[in-house]
Order: sequence, then C-alpha cells, then structure tokens
Amino acid sequence: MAGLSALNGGCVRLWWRRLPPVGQNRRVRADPDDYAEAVLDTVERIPPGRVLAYGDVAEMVGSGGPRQVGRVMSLYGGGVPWWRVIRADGSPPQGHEVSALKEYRAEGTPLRPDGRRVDMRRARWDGR
DNA sequence: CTTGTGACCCTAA
DNA sequence: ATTAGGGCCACAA
Repeated sequence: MAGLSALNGGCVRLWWRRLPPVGQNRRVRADPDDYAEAVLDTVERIPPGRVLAYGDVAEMVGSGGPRQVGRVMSLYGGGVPWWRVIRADGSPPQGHEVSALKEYRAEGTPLRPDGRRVDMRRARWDGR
C-alpha cells in the first residue's frame, strides 16, 4: 500500500530483531511498511465471527510481538476488520470496546456469559 | 545513551 | 473472577 510508505517515509533500516530460541535463525524484518502490510493482510483473512489475539497475529506473520501488532492496528487498523484482533483474554481492543461489541453482535461472534468478552475457545481462528 | 509509553501477555496470588 | 508485577519490543524525546 502506497499510503504506508508515505506515512513512514519508506525507511529501510532494521527496526526490530528478536533473539531466537537456541538453534533457530534470528528473524529480522527490514521494512516497517512490509511488516504493517503483513499484519493487515493477516487481519483481512480472519473470517467473520472469528477472532485472533494480537499475539496470534504476530505468530502467523512470523515476526514481531503482540505490542508491535497493536501498534500497527492503532496506526493503520482503520481499513480492516480491526475488531477481530483482540486481547488474549477475549477483551476487545482498548479504547474501542463499545463499537467492537456491536460488531460481535452483528456477525455472531461467540461471547462469554458476561457479554463483555469474546469466548476465545470457540471464536479463535485457527488460520484455516 | 536513557527514559517513558503503548489497541499486549503470562504467571502468581 | 480480578489484580499486580514483570517481561516484552519499537519508537520518540
């Protein structure tokens, strides 16, 4: 997406690196825009009525962590089904609880008895 | 360089 | 069921 490049000035430096478990290659991502793209692409594939935790998205993307995903969603999440990316405990994105709950009701996302959080056991998307 | 700040996560109590 | 504390990593000041 051209918009992301414009927003970030297309910087190409290494911006993130994870020290891998012993015996594995370290994962490095060169371009923040590429990372944001990867995150948003993943979010777009989440089926209606299902959700992914921030950490789940990070795992599927293959780099970064929950906070990095959260950052991308905060900055660029407006154009994708952002309400399908939530906390691991099932609570909607911080600061967007109300509108998120509305979406869940609309697309039939399984909620817990209290009606304030998603039932992760049923709603978590397996990626398939 | 250091510090503070997140649409986060995990464990223990 | 909740909370507290520590960990996490990128980013801006």
